[in-house]
Amino acid sequence: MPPEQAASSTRRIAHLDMDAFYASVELLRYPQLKGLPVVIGGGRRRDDDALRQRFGDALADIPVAAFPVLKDYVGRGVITTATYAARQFGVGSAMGLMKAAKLCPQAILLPVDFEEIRRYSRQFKAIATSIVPLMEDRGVDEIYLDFTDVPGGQREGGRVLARLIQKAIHDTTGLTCSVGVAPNKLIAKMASEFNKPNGISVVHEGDLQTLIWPLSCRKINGIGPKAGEKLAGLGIQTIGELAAAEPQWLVAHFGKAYGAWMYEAAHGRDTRPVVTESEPVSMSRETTFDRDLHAVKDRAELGAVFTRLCEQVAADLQRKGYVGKTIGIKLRYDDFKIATRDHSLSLPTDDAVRIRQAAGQSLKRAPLDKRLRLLGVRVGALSKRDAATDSSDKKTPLAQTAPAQAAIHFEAQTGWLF
DNA sequence: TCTGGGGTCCTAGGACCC
DNA sequence: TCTGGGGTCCTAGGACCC
Repeated sequence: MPPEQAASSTRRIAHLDMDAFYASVELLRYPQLKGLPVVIGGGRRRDDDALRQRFGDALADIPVAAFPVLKDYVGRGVITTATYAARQFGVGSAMGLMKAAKLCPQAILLPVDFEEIRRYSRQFKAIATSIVPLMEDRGVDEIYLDFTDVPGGQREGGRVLARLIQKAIHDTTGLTCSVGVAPNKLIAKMASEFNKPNGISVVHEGDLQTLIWPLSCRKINGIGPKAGEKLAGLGIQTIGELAAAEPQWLVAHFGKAYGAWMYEAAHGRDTRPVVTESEPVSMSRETTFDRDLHAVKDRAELGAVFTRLCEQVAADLQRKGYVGKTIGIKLRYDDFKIATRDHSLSLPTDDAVRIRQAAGQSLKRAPLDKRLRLLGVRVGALSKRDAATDSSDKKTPLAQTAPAQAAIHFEAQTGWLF
């Protein structure tokens, strides 16, 4: 083994994944639903608001029969999380709710309570970092932890420490998680799925052939639906088969970077560190309409939504202290095709009016003949507000800039108010 | 019965500069 | 007159992840 890998092979990296996180958080509130098929998802509607008004604070006393069920749901939306009882029926994350209703009409449907989710997310991460300080945030319900230099972090390959963290999280939140511990992030991520829910799996270097190679290539974090299909078309299903492929052949089919990475991944090699701090690259807001909108016929409605999205993303930037230089829009048409347009400003901004203006310019450059399903606004090329030269208290009035003059002129001519 | 919302990273061509 | 590289920024699209 080369010396640079001898060092990395002694690393112990954990991947911790909260079990059915969104659903489990709701079950803390509504313990009467434990063991029943429950799905979290959908939009805007809040049927349980009515429930809470009827039953006050005694949420645990609400009879099961009073909860909304999947078969009564109408509209767009997908499942965020399903309880394990619901998964028995074949429903799961990212499935359309209307499809899920066919498979499990009796499942109870609850909306996402983002505030509550974020509260529990902060809580479990705080508990984890109090035990293992080196944590990488991978979203609301997932983290990586570096056990390597933690006292006792190597005992039983990390199992002892994993159990301690699992218990600490359960004791204070009532939530369970699954943990995989391995020599690197790639394997730890796969390992955390071996024993779900509430499981711990420890994988060592020597377990590669027995535990990893029989798995589907799709289990590798970074091989998605497209690459998985392409590999299958080339006769490669398992990670072992991928590992046996010629690296040059993979490069020929998947490109230099991706092909070479695939080969390394199949051999369980990954030297990425656990990254504790990172700066955001972009912030965005988007919305899917209840019905597809037409740029001309539904102009007023579209314009109002557009303004709201700009205001929301501006508020997000201001709240978090960022300004951005690249303003863009995203459209999803009724055929699900996506178009994006963006434009870079000379000075970064967090101002809703300027964002609205730049985004409006971008929107005009996009095809608007087909019906629209989704509209989004994105601000990229972010920097910290304090570090930026543009002071946010000096907001340029809409009509002062030359592009704005041109835009107003254009709008006057066309009747468009984007 | 179609398929949410918030992100990251990569690629690739053209502009522009050295 | 033709022929070069490299580097960076901008824009559009796409794969992938949670």
